Amino acid sequence: MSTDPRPYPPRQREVTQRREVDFAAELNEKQRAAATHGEGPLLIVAGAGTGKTRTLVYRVAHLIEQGVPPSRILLLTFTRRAAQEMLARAERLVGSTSRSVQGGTFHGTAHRLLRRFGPEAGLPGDFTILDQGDAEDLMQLSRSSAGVADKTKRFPKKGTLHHVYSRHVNTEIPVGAILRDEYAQFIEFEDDIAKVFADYTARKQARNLVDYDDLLLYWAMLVETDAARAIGDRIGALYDQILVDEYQDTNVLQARILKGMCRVHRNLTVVGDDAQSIYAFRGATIRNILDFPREYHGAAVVTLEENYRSTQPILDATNLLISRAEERFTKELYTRRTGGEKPWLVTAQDEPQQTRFVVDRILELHEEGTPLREMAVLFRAGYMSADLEVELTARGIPFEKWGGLKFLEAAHVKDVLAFLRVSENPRDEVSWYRLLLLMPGIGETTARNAIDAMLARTWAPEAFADFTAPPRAREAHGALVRLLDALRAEPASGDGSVSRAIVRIRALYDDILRTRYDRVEPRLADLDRLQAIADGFGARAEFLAAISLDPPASSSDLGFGSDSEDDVLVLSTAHSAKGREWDAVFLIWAVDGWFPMARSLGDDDQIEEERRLMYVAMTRARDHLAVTFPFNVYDTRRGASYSLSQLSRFIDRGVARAFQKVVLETPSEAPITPGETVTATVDVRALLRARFTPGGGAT
DNA sequence: TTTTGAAGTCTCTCC
DNA sequence: GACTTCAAAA
Repeated sequence: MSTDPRPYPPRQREVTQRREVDFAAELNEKQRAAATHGEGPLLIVAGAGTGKTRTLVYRVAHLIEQGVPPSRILLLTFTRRAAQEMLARAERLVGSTSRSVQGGTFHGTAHRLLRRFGPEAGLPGDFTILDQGDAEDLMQLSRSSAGVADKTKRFPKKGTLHHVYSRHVNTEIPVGAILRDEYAQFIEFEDDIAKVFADYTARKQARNLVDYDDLLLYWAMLVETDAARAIGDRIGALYDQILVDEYQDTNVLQARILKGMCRVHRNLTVVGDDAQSIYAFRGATIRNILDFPREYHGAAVVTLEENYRSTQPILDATNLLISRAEERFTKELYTRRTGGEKPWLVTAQDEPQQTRFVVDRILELHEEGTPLREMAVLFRAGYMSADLEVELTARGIPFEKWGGLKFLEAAHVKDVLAFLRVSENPRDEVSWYRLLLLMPGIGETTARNAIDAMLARTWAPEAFADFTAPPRAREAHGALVRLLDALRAEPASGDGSVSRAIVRIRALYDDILRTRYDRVEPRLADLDRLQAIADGFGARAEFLAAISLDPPASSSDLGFGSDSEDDVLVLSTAHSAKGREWDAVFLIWAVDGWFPMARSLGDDDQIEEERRLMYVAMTRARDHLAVTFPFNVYDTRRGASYSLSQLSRFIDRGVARAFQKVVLETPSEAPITPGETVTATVDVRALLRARFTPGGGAT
């Protein structure tokens, strides 16, 4: 794929030859029907592990064989990594010609199209992309300038405002209705909130800023409004075939985009599984996939039900789990992989014991020949793996973590990026504000004044240098002017230019970091990593866009330390595990209130989404699945005490019957005191053999 | 006006 | 535990 600086798996440089693809021999009947479908809309309903990716890959191969130029095929996936993998597999089928297939996420594709067609539609081509944190910061500016935040009453915070705004854009639900549903306490502020949103929108336009939602919104407008019809037709004419993966996780805006993209032809293939819809919190709606046959008349529908991934006992458990779901397409997955043992349901006494069990069992499987990279530990939220990470580090087991907080979201990394961003877009108010506040002697007022002064001069490059800073800010102002001048003198593209710019920034910034933050060393290391990433990019604008649209999800994505050949264990949130599979999967913290999370308990739809999420997590397993839950939870939030926990409500008596019970009865050693390194290793393996109760009944 | 420290709040999932 | 808000000191 042409857009990617760091492919996964490693790019094959040599030109590969096409071979004759034998669709009949390599696919089952349903898969073949889907892969070789002719013209017109196609819906593939594909249960977990039914060869969805395989089918899509073969469909791409088929289209190319049929003479569709690869560059006129658009493959939209949920992550860039997914697109890369599929295209790498397609290449093995039809040769290197498939490299020119266009692939990526909706947002990434929107970005590409907007850079190219935006200027004709009134959007300057050099816009800056706001990530979620930036968007919230800008919302904060709108919030304070609109003068609506009454001191006496609680007005929604920037994060809440942004959530409501984003939800409105992605779902097209009126703001008032969103407030009623989710934030009844803020209904009285509806008018003021509308004012803030108006300011936010105007501010983005005036500052040449584009948030994630705008990427989709502008794309939709380009392909469907009358004024842009000429451009819309040209964009639509770019592709002959459009394929969309994970369709159950698209929202109405994305459905509109696809509709517009298919104006000239109706060659749209969508693949999804309603049972795996887990992004409603982001505006995704299951209606897209359910209504597809009505929306696209004459659409062919193919359902894939034969599971090739998991053993029958694992499938029995997951089928039971999802059978409790409220609303779903009924499909019963089956497999010919009849062997294998029942999945384990492991009760640990407390978190340390859960951790030790997982690590010991992983080592045991490893000794038996399962590579670390064929195993994964999954959990509901990023922070839940903290204890496990400490233990893995102490035992010298290599791992990489997917999902959760990414280092690009860390304050100090965003600080450095702010300098680059004002160099790229002098109107980037969010970044100006951020970096001005960093400087000693400059606070909110001075920052505001400086920005207003630049605004009055229509953001002329010298405007900041001409700004008269108050005495206590003179020194900081002077240093900043010199740095920005130096950055401006540096070319914005060319080998190593971005990295050199970061070196300059750090000459000023590292000292600021040392005084402002604690735990300085790991933060400086993060900046080294940032520099290493920047080395892979030739142009500043390209670098800034790439890290907003496709932030590295793991240390291996950063291109150092480990490469993809390394044998490393994967720790992942359930969300980030979507679309992946492993020989052995451990799902930890199956505690009610943790999975499902307590927050979702008040809302039936949210509970259902949590259930599907657990389904996604468990269906990642091929041969071994262990679900663990600690019985006593040490709660630091409320008075630091132990409290009893309950098994996740999703594993009711019936579901539990599909598991074999393992109860770890030996209490863990004395509670771990802060600062103490965890090195203790209990022989859980011996314990397991002793305690093991095959085929046990309900809890 | 800025900085700093303390009390208070909210705790997620991701492009 | 990290971030926001608020109050007091510099």
